[in-house]
Amino acid sequence: MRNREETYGLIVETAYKMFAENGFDKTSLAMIAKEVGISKPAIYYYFDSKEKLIDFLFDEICKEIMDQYAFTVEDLTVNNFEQYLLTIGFQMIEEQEKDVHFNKIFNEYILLATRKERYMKQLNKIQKGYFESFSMLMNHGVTIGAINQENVESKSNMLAMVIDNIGNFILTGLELDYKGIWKEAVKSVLLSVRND
Amino acid sequence: MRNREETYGLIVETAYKMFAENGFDKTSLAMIAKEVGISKPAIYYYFDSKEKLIDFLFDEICKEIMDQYAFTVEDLTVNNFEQYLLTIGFQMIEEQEKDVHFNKIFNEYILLATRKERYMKQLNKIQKGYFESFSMLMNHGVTIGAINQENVESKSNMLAMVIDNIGNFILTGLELDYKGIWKEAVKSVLLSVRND
DNA sequence: GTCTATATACCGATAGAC
DNA sequence: GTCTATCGGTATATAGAC
Repeated sequence: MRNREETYGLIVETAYKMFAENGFDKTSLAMIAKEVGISKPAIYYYFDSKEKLIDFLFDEICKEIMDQYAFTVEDLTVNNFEQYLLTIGFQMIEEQEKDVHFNKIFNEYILLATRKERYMKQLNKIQKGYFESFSMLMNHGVTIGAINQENVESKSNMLAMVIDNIGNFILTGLELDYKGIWKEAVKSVLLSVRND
Repeated sequence: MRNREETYGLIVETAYKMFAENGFDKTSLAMIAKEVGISKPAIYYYFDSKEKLIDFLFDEICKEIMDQYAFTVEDLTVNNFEQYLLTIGFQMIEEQEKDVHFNKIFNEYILLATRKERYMKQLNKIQKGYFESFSMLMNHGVTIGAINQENVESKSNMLAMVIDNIGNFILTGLELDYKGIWKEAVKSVLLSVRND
């Protein structure tokens, strides 16, 4: 027998995995209940509806993401700035290669967001935070003289888009030299010299 | 009254729109039939099953995509190479801003592909073609002296990833200076000079 | 808390008349 | 070609016993 917290946690964990694997619509509460080892109505003791369960997981995932991109700007100098950019990119790539579930379910939520305003608002907040984190990092790079200050915002956005999209292609199993791409993106930005 | 071709075309067109708007699972054949102005069984005269209809639309979309990135390499010189890169990027951005349906349904198919091998194979073929098109273009840029030949492949992949991901962010309604980002990406790649 | 049993609704798909 | 009627299956959700 399990206690309340254990069952609750197991439902959440199992729902997360199964939603990621099969999608929301193709995962019924009966399937989740069977996997957890309880009956379908037992889920309703913990969650008012399937939608509420999906909502809850969305909020959990959002929190997790926002915790993730808290870059440390201190201790960065012109000497270690490039290496730091490379390292955080490599870390993101490795995490995405390890945890396929995360990317899959997050893409499900992106599509859901296009049809549900509450999700879209939250998603946009995350996206803005993501771009702003990169922006802060790059502006710090300007301050310490690691990057040319011209079009910092666009450079920053470009880097953010590259690393974000690597996750999408990993999802489709396409095997590219992602670390090489990231390396090139970082170097292109750091060393770019404008002549116009 | 409509003839066979007209009804067929209307089913395809309506299914495309409704699948993009609501997703495959949340769009029933009854909904499509009602929108077209026929009964549900009438759809079965044209398509054996809902799955076959979804399959058909996937193939149509794949064809459309593959037609799209047939870059013309001829007539490119060191003087107009950068402008050409900018132009094709701007065109892609404008198309994605115009046709939201396309991006939405394509993302649905990407998720479907992670669960259906036939889709994934086709998707990977498209992705490879996409990256190869960029690669051809960039290698031509090297030949005419518009780009440094170092890490051309990674530079090419980077550009492809930037322009591809712009579509994803447009889908979420996030308003960024996408053309500025693309401009910066192109210039970074063209003017990058390595010092190691 | 968890169960069995069930209400209600909708789905994809088919039969068969016209 | 298109219809009405319907089948079989499954979904979410609830009632009520333990």
